[in-house]
Amino acid sequence: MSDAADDPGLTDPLADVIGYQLRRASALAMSDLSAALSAENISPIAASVLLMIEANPDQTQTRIGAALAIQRANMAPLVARLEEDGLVRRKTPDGRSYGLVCTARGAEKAAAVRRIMNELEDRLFGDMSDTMRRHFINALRAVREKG
Amino acid sequence: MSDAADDPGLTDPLADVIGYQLRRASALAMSDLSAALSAENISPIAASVLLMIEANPDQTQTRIGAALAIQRANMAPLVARLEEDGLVRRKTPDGRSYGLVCTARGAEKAAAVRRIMNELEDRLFGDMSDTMRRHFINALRAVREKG
DNA sequence: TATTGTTATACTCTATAACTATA
DNA sequence: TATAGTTATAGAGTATAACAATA
Repeated sequence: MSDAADDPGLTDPLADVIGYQLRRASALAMSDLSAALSAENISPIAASVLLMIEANPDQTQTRIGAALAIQRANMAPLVARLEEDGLVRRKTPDGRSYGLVCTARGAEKAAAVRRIMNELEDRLFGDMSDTMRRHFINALRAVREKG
Repeated sequence: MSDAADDPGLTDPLADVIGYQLRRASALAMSDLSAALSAENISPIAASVLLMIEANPDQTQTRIGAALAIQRANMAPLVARLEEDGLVRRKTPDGRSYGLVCTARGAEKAAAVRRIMNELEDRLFGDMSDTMRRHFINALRAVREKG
């Protein structure tokens, strides 16, 4: 029997359930990231879209969204907001699709986002060895192939 | 530059961001668990509450919730539903708090939940070595102490 | 006919505030 | 006054269906 992390007086039946620990760790990391990014007035998800557009200019928003597991329908307001904020521009190579590109302001914002993300990564995972970090990432990515 | 897992034609700026990979893996594991538990007509969160009550009888729902990072306000409908379904009973040691206990049916349901969780754990993480599994769990739990 | 983007909508999970009743 | 439980509510994030415009 293991103690519950949050309450040593209780038994924790989920202490060794990886899926559960994954959820708790992810929720906490996201909450921290959300708080840190609020200084830049951008959400974690919008930030991931911005970084993906910057790394892959002139792609459709459907394709950018697919790479992030975000549905077309949910990309519409995300991209509209990024454009409103002057971070992203929509080029129109044909009449039914866009080619998304980062503006200069978007690139600055992306740099700020990366800085914040790196600080958080250091704080949360900085004490892991490089090999452990590599194993960790590989294990996480492997999960997605088994879903 | 790394490829995006979901689209080899794109560059993935988040490939080595542990927090992001954590979120994606967690979302997928939760989605799979939710689908598997639907056969038992219970959600992943309700299932975690049931297991925690079974392992810690006669505790208040506030305390059970705190161990799972679920707010008092959100515990109310969860516990009400578990009671409706005959899985949990509320004893009343005093007039303002409950002592939650698992019913016989609740214990059967908990066993079914454990079986389903174990199957999923095996499928998603079964190929990890025991030592890697231990490192993995420790790393995930460590995140919660750094939030 | 298939695809891109959009709108509308609903559902879940989460967060806060305010209320009650009891201690 | 402090605490347990409840209710109402609001905000994300996510899911599906249906539609218009275009290829």
